[in-house]
Amino acid sequence: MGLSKTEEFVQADITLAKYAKALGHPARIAILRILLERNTCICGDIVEELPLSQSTVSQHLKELKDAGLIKGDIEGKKVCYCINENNWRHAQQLLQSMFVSYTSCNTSCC
Amino acid sequence: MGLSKTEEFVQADITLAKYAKALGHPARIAILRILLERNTCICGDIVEELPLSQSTVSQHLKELKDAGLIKGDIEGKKVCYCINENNWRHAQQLLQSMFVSYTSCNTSCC
DNA sequence: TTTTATTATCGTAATATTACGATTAAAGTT
DNA sequence: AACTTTAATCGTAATATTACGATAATAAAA
Repeated sequence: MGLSKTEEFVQADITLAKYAKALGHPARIAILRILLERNTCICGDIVEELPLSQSTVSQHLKELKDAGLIKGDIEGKKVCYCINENNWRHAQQLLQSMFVSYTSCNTSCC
Repeated sequence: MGLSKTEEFVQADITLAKYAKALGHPARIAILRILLERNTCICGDIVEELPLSQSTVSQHLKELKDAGLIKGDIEGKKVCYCINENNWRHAQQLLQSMFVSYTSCNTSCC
């Protein structure tokens, strides 16, 4: 359904899940790659690179912005997008520390 | 809606998004933490640690399994869960390489 | 064999997500 | 001022997700 119950979980897990959820769609990964590819802000031009309508891309951009992974500032007639450095590093660190905490299973049942 | 259109994106992005999506809920992060905490398989006991019903937890487990992040083998009366080592490392590598590809924005518009 | 324990699945309701076209909003351009 | 460009938002339909209780399925235990 989309009931949340997130209040029952620890904050770090909620934050990590929020970042991961934002990464959980190919279009948003593609948007991030465009932003990453050139290490500069992108003012427009994102819609043309994706097989989606302008409104849909705008919606995906909003989700990335809401999750904190990107920033978007108005720059005249266009809007200027780029990675949100602080949160990007934060997400990286949270994910990394979870992934790194894995050590091979020492039982053989799986 | 949940229209997909994933066929229009590159495979690596689709795979990465699939892993990220599975990580996109606090309950599933919590489940993974339980599996990571003890470096052994868990036969049962996962439901008791979460503030969710058995059926809901089972559903989350299924999603983690479908995404490939965990394995679950039948072990007598219980089911034995653990991290899927190969895919775990694959997800880690895909995420890591995306995050690492970021270098600070050299323009000042954002 | 009946009972018990454990997990998956079904049915379902509520909410969220994804996608689009149409419209709006805001700032340049003519 | 009227027009154009760019991006957000609205309205919407279709599908997915999340949650639960109830039921099924399976295997161990009695």
